[in-house]
Amino acid sequence: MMRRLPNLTALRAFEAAARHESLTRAAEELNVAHPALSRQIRELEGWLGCALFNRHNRGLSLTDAGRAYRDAASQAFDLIDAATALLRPDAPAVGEQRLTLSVEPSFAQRWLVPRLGAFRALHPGVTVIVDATREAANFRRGGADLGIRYGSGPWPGLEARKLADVENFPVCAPGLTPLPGDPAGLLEMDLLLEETDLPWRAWFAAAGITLNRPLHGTRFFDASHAMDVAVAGQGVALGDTILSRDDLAASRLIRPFPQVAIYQSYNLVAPPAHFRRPAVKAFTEWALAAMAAFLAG
Amino acid sequence: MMRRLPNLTALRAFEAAARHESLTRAAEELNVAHPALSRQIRELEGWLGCALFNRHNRGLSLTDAGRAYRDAASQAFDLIDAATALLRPDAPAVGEQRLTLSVEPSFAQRWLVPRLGAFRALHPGVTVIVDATREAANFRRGGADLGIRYGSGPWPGLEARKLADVENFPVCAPGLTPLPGDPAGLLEMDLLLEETDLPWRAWFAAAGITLNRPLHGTRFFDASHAMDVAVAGQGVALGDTILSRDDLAASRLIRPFPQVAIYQSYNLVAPPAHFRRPAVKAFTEWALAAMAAFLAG
DNA sequence: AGTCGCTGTAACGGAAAGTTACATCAGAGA
DNA sequence: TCTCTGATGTAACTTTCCGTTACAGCGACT
Repeated sequence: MMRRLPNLTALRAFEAAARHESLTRAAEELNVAHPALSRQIRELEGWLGCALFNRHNRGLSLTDAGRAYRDAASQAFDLIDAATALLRPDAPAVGEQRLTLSVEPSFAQRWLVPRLGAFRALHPGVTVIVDATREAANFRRGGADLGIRYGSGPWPGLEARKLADVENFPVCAPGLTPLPGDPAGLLEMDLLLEETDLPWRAWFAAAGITLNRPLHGTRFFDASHAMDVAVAGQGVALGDTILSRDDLAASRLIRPFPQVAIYQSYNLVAPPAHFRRPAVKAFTEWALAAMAAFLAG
Repeated sequence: MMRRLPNLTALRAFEAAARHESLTRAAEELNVAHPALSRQIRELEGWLGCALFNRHNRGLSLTDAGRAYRDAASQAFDLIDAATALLRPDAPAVGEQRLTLSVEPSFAQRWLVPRLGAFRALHPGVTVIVDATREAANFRRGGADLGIRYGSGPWPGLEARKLADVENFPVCAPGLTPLPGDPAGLLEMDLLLEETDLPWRAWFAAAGITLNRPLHGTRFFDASHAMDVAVAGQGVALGDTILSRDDLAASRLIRPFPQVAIYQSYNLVAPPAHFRRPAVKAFTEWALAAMAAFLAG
């Protein structure tokens, strides 16, 4: 039985593109970038010696040959799909995979980790690894799949999807004495700094205060620790809408100068290709929804 | 439409192996080496999570799951094959390809080229390029697909398929004067040498004559030229069963010492993988048949 | 007109498939 | 029983090809 079959990867690309009559949507379905499909299909047409699509500058349409070929291909793939489903009926939508997240420790501890259970329930096949070391994530093979970064970018070479806009502002325990009277008064108090004092300096700038000396205070490697210390009444930390939310709601912290804040955002960042990985796709979708729920609730 | 399809290359490997219940024969059909299939199938089984074959040390047999899967896959590929045949109905068995042959000039001129027309008629899609330079063939990409070599090997790293056994013996024009009386008499005559005198030395050794001096004579870069000169009555050349056959049959040449000959063979040689290329396969098959017909006729 | 959305092209990098060489094993046959 | 044959499995290397990014081009819709 001598068969003359086309390149089957190309055929699959064609079938998806034909079904959607769109390279972009087919690429989405197959989790690849569209030029991959563009070339596969061009080579398939070359091999067959006839055009399968009419190209319009916005979208594709099938030729008669293409329609016939798609029908056969779809049927064939349906057969394979069905037979495959019989042999591995219980395969989850996102299969056995690892998902390595590179997250700042504070965000990991205060927002992400408490909610990871929900994600894992949704996608039991995915093993989540939270890398909360402070080293910049390495997104190469063997490194992180996805990062969550605070700031406003840009992150060169990486695609960023905004997870949440946040305000950044001072927080302290309600019983802190003395309570700072105005932003300038903070300069006289114990400030709880992170690894750098840049966030605080940015906030002072927003408050209209020019600093001509380094800031004093205690430094923490983890913004979350700084806030714990603030809750304990040991000083003023820089919190944000997300990290401080529970403490503010429970009145363990207050926001002494609600009118002054700087604006940043949390972002999901990774090389563009990573966002096409099923596990990353699933996580991104879940995280955006979970964050929306969190902000709304 | 979200499908869960296996690796289609692996599926094709599996389907062929299942149809033949043999890796070896499937590899033959698909023009690949068997370990490629072995691994593809193993990975397919791993992905599916169930065995498709029972391995016996001599041959394979399908499991129940394998049988069901093969049925679906065969049907699917039949569909694709049929649809493909409709779009390119006239594709020759061996498509538009080049076939570069590295051949010794004498064999090319006296045997191969006169018969190439028959091959090209059989496989019109194949463009044959005869490289009759005397440089050793380079079988890397861009070099020769297949070589025809005289000798007895081995050719390290190359696979050899014997095209014909030949005898190697002196030939001269029937009217040559004086005709050599015995092998030793040749030493007094004009010998027509090839690039080296090694073949003649080998023949003298077979005749029981030890040479303690270099051979004298005219050297040709092409054994075929030496034989042309022999036909013209200008000396004795070393011929062989194939190269000299027509001249012997037409009595343009005679074989003065029919009892003494050395034995060599013409071989098709190439890296093993080349023999799986459709054009090489087709040529090999044709050449063996053509040679058998030549030797018989 | 300008922007947006989609497809095409090119060059590069890396994963996946194939290759060779060798090991292994069982059965056939002397 | 021992070798020989014919099959598959394993391992390391190489090459192909597939996908990626970055960018261009072209209509259609504001």
